[in-house]
Amino acid sequence: MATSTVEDYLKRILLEEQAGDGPPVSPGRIGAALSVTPGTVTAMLKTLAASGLITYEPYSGASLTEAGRELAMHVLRRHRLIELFLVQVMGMDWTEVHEEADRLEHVVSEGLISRIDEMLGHPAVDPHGDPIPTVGGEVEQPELPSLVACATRRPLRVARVLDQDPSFLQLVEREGLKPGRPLEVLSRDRAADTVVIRRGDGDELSLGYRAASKIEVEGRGAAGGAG
Amino acid sequence: MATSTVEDYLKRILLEEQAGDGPPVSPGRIGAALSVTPGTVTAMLKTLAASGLITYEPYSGASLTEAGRELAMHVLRRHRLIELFLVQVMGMDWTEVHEEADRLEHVVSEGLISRIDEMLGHPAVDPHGDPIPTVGGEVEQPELPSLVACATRRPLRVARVLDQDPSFLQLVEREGLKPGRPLEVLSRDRAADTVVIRRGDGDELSLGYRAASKIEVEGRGAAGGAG
DNA sequence: GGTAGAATTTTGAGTGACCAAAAAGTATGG
DNA sequence: CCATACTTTTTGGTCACTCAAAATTCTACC
Repeated sequence: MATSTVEDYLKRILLEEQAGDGPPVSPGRIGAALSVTPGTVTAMLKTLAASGLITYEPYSGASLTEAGRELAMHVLRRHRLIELFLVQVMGMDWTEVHEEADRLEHVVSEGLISRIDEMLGHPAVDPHGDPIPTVGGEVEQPELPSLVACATRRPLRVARVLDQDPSFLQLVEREGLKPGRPLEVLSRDRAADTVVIRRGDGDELSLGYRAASKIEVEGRGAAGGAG
Repeated sequence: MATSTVEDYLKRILLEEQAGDGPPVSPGRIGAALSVTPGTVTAMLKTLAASGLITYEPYSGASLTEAGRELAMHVLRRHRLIELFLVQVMGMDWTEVHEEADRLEHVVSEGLISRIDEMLGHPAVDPHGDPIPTVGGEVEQPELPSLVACATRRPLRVARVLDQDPSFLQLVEREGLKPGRPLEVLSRDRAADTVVIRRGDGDELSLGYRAASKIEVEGRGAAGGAG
């Protein structure tokens, strides 16, 4: 059985593969995300490679093997189902659920996870709008535009928030930009580093590019979105 | 912060203090319960003593200090609340909930536990009838008689089942002896090693002393019991 | 009261995970 | 194309936890 640490590294590599420009994932990114020193990452990558969970090219980085990807997907599935469960069933604050899920994801049994999945009605996305991998270890990656890349002056809806930091999530909550909320991009000014949006209530709000790029949206036309 | 291993040792020592003849708890009992070798126990007892969580007398055993008892009580509280939660909210089988709780008890936050406690209505006992320690780390130890020590031919009710082994619990389930069920002891025969009881449905059943001693009962007169 | 057998402690060793600091490799700008 | 900065790897060491086997201590019985 994989240790919690191994699961953490694999999950991290998977997320970096998805977020960045694909594999290989550099030791630096992994170390920064997991708060461990460079030497520790190198050592761990070697043992992961020896276990056949990644391929590792020195001075380049890590790429998940099929076995590693499958394991990572299962961890990610558990994580996201747990997050949604904590919010929907336990009534916890969605801005604070991430840490709890980070610990629980390593210890909940397959049986408990499938009960949670059932109880939630086999949901497609977690409270941040992140897609939940299937039991088979597949996940849809919808390629949504962020607030800095989407069309302006079109009816949109927040689909996903790409940050787990509580203080950012609290801002999102406070400003009414949780997944599902309607909005519209009014204008952008690259030089001034601002994106101006109008929310459902008609209020206008200005965000910096850095923040705006972490909020992904989808059209609010025909297709129905996540509840 | 205490590691999972430390929490396991402390919980074990607490349970042995409660079940056996009080402190000190011998290394042998601890090692058997945790499935580790004698040398490992000795080493761990020394480090627990160095941390001020137990007092340790060589060739005698371990006794919890106030700090150790408090920590152990919190672990036990988490364990039992989680067991009840898994049965009542998640609909899991009470005979199989122990292992899951043994892992979860080390990672759930205080916040989540208090939500669970609230959701369950601040319950007094878990599915096995084991009392749940309070937030303050106190627990009532009611001193109930088992089927081998209680009065015969009196209306009784199962109050507690002192074994977490799934196969024993399945027997208990199958024979209708879960906590709360009514019964009556008809006779005992020490030589034949049998205890004959009559259940609520009128059926008679014979148990060995070993099994009978693991089922604790309370009177079924005036006082109301656990649901 | 001495001795066999059981329990406990000691000793030596290994694994997994980590860090700090030195060494080596890679990338970039002039 | 070379020096400097950055990244990565190597090296040496620590800590928590564990085991096997040898040495020690305790217990109980004769």
